[in-house]
Amino acid sequence: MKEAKSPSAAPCPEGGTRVRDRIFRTARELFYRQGIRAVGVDAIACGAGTNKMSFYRSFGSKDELVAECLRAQVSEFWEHWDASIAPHAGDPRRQIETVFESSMSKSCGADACGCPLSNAAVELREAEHPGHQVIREYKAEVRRRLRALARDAGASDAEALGDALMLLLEGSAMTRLTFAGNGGPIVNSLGAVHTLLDAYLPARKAAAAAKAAKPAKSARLAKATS
Amino acid sequence: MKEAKSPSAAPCPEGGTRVRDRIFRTARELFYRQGIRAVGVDAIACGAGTNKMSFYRSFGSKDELVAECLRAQVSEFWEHWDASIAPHAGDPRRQIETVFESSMSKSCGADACGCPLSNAAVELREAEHPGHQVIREYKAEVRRRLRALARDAGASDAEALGDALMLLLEGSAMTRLTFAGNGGPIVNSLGAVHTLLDAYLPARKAAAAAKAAKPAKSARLAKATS
DNA sequence: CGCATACGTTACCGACCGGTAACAGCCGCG
DNA sequence: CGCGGCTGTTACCGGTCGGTAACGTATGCG
Repeated sequence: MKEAKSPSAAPCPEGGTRVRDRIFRTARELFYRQGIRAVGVDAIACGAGTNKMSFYRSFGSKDELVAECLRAQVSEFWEHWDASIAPHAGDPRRQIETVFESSMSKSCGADACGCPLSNAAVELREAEHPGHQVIREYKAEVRRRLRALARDAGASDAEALGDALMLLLEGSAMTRLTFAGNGGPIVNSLGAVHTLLDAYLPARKAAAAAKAAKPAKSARLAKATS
Repeated sequence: MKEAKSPSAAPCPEGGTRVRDRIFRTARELFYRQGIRAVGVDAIACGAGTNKMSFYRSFGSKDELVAECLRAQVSEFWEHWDASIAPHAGDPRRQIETVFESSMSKSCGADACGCPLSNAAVELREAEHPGHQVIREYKAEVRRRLRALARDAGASDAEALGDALMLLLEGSAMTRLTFAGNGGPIVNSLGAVHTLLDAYLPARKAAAAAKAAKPAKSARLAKATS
């Protein structure tokens, strides 16, 4: 609830030897790895090297902690999003590819467990949960940004392309939970993105002037897995 | 565990006034609507009009019930899958479209909550859960069948097309949970399927377009490739 | 020094969890 | 009739859940 402000105005550095920060990091990790409902506050406090009482001195309730973890995840994602598209300003197609690779590397990496926001959407079905709105707003913004990128890239149907990209993104994160390692359908998700881009975007790219479907996979995949 | 066979050889009709069947139906509904971990055996028994003791007379444990619900869901899905592609034998492209529409209508309909198997994959993270293997096998089979259909349709890269279709399918089910009603990205998922099919399949769409009055969206590729 | 912040510790609460024991009634069927 | 399945009912178990009270202590700072 209340923000614990140090009286000496210590600006709360990122390292965070403070109990609250340790609890926060531990909670995010446990929620992500084992699921939100599967982790109790006792396990969080114990994992953070403290006890339940210190937990409730820093957070009003478990639901509030969950919502705050989700908000932190959203901020982190947007940071990575902005950082990934910044070097390719003026090249929307490259931005789409980059943002897709960036998102995939976060949610579909070797030790990843999918998208923490999507997973939370499955676990938190009650509409009144404080984390529910965080998830909805985040997903709506993802959709909005993908559509905007598709429009900037000159897509023949920006809404359709943006939505298709979002479906691929969500599907990649989801299949990551079921298929072990990197052997699942995500090995072909970047190829699908390129195919969609080739289909919806004007063929202004001289390098990709070849046929849309066939040769795209092997070349792009080699680049992606490197 | 053991199949309760009526001594009078009543063949256990589908209606199921039996307690076990009522519990089973109630459990599937509650698990799907509210999530597996969010529903206790008390709520299931009470929702089925009975009590917890009768629950444990029919099912060994909650985890076993969960696994059995997932198995029933898998069987039901394959039934619909087979029934949906049967009328279009010999037209693999139409089969892909139909199976996609069928799956979407089950998991992304007005009152749907996504794919129950995918949702269970998020909720049941422990690998030793009896339902875990059911989910993995089902998803692996979905992938295998989609790739087979892509190969039958003569895709230039059957694995890539099949995987891309699967990602769209999973993404559609997942976004259904976050975006209310039919306003989410799933409105464009069928369009994405058609775009992918047009990109990966040989251009034999003249005959299909003439016969199928269904999609008005497959004309988009003409604009994209021109 | 005294005071406040931050944290650890122990014990506790009511509620619910999954799961069980014991008993009583109903009903079909020999 | 009596027997055996199926069901309803009540009570109970140990454990865990989210959450709280009370007390002790270390540190920092005026």
